[in-house]
Amino acid sequence: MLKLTKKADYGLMALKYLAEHPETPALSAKDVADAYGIPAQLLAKVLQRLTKTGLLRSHAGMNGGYELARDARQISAFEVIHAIDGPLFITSCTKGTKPCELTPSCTIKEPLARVNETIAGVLKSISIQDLAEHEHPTGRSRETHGLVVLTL
Amino acid sequence: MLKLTKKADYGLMALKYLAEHPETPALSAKDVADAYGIPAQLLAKVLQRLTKTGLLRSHAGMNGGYELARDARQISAFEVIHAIDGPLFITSCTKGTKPCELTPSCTIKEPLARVNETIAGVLKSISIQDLAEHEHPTGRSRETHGLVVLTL
DNA sequence: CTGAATACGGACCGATCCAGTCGGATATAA
DNA sequence: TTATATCCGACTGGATCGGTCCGTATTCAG
Ligand code: FES
Ligand code: FES
Repeated sequence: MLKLTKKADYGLMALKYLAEHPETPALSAKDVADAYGIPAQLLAKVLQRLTKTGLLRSHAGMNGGYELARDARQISAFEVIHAIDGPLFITSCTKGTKPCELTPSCTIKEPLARVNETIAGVLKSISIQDLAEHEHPTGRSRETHGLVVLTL
Repeated sequence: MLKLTKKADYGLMALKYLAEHPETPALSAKDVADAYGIPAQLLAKVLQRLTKTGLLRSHAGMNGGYELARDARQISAFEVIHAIDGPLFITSCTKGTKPCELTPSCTIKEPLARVNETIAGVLKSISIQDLAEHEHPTGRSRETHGLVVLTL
């Protein structure tokens, strides 16, 4: 398991698509949806949420659509996922309503929180630009490296 | 989200508990369940699964129970999670039955797979022993380090 | 031998969550 | 005015998850 939501996946795809078309003033939800063959209405809601969190700028009306609010380099995958799927926690405790009663007895939460932090760090180190660049897996250029240190 | 199952959480807790009591020949599911205040029957099934995957040895009958099949140092958190929650994938595509139809168009799968690999690496680098050691968060000894390199 | 304790395994249920849809309101350019 | 958009809430069907129940097999103690 440990998988992220399809909506988040769609969101990442859409942002990547927008990053690949910087010249166009705005792309509608339908445009992106058709490009990838994903449900238009669903993607629309995803993009709306991204707009509300400030990652996108929207423009209604004809020839309207969405555009990146910042440079693709300045938007991390973490932000996108967080905006759509909400706070990211590997621990099953912090679930919806209940803050998990066995928090005192559960001694595993703390080390797992470190893992969680690490994952978040990895996601933060990946920008939309990174996703767009690796469209062509030709080079396999090992030039850009992300380094993550996990300290238990 | 991106949270692991409560069962996996229970499994980790139980294994940690077993690692902390190496002298006892075997601990029953009920013992561990009572120690943490988690449903006994549920934990039982978790432990059964861990037994079937070879992480635990079981012994029925009176004074029976479970014991670690290997040294706590040789059991990684990844194995436990994988045994309980199944294969670990961050991509929402590889879900149950369908292998996701938009695999060709989705250009995001590949970079995300790297992230997935990184997470798996982190989890693999954590042993049950590590969890048990950090019972007392006194030292905050930065002696044991896990190093993970993410190569996009 | 008998019984208690334990591991096993399947079936089952209620709650929650998720993907996707529908319908309507609003904004904007042609 | 009309077509094209974003917006927003409500709804549904299905899957998953946490948890329970019950029946069986195994082992040990007395
Ligand atoms: S299960 Fe809730 S604190 Fe670990
Ligand atoms: S959503 Fe299925 S391949 Fe990315």
